[in-house]
Amino acid sequence: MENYHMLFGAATAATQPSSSTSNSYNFLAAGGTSGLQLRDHDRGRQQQQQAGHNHSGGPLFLAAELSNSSKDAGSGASPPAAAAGHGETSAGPGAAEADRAPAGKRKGEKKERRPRYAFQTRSQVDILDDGYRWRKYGQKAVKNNKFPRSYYRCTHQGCNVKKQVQRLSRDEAVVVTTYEGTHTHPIEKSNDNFEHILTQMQIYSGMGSNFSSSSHNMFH
DNA sequence: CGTGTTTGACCAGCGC
DNA sequence: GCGCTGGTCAAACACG
Repeated sequence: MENYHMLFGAATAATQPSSSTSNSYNFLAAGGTSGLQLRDHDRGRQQQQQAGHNHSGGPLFLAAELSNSSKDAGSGASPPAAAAGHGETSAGPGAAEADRAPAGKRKGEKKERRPRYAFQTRSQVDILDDGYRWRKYGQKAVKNNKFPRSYYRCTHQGCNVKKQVQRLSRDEAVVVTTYEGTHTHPIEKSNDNFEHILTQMQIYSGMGSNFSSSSHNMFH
């Protein structure tokens, strides 16, 4: 279960990128940590200049693996225990009400951080149709960003993959999507465009922590 | 009626 | 220790 190397485990590599005509995606590999800033650093301009090329064709994708450095993950990551606990239906007979905290938060679990992957898309819509079903469970206004961050969870039973969607205040055409966890079920509906992306994403995530070197392979 | 969204409150981690 | 911020819960609500 700790196999979080691949973001979209169920992304069947059936689609051959070669035949796909939707080559309007640009993949950029951001080196590890805060290259892709989800916080309040202004260094994101560098990437936004790339985005500023504004090829009117398609969305621009910028993939990054968020490193779990203690600081960032500490404030950014949530206690996985809560997610895991609620991943299953709460109707379980063993769900003792005495066990749950009044506020529903569970503590005492060790903090185990899952790798998270983020990529930027230049798109009009916030939600990319990646083939999975997501249920929104929260929305929060974050600092230094006039757009709220939305929290989604995969609705598939037992699949506790989460994603965050946030639009950049600096460039409101850019949407940052952060995935956390791995789907434990096949994709629900095919999406050729996105499967193309997923294929690339697997290449990224499969490399572990540094995937900036093979980015030359991406652009075709 | 089932499913998904909205929204205010709560909680934990971190910095000061 | 306190306040801030991000992440999550869950009841109410909306929609097909």
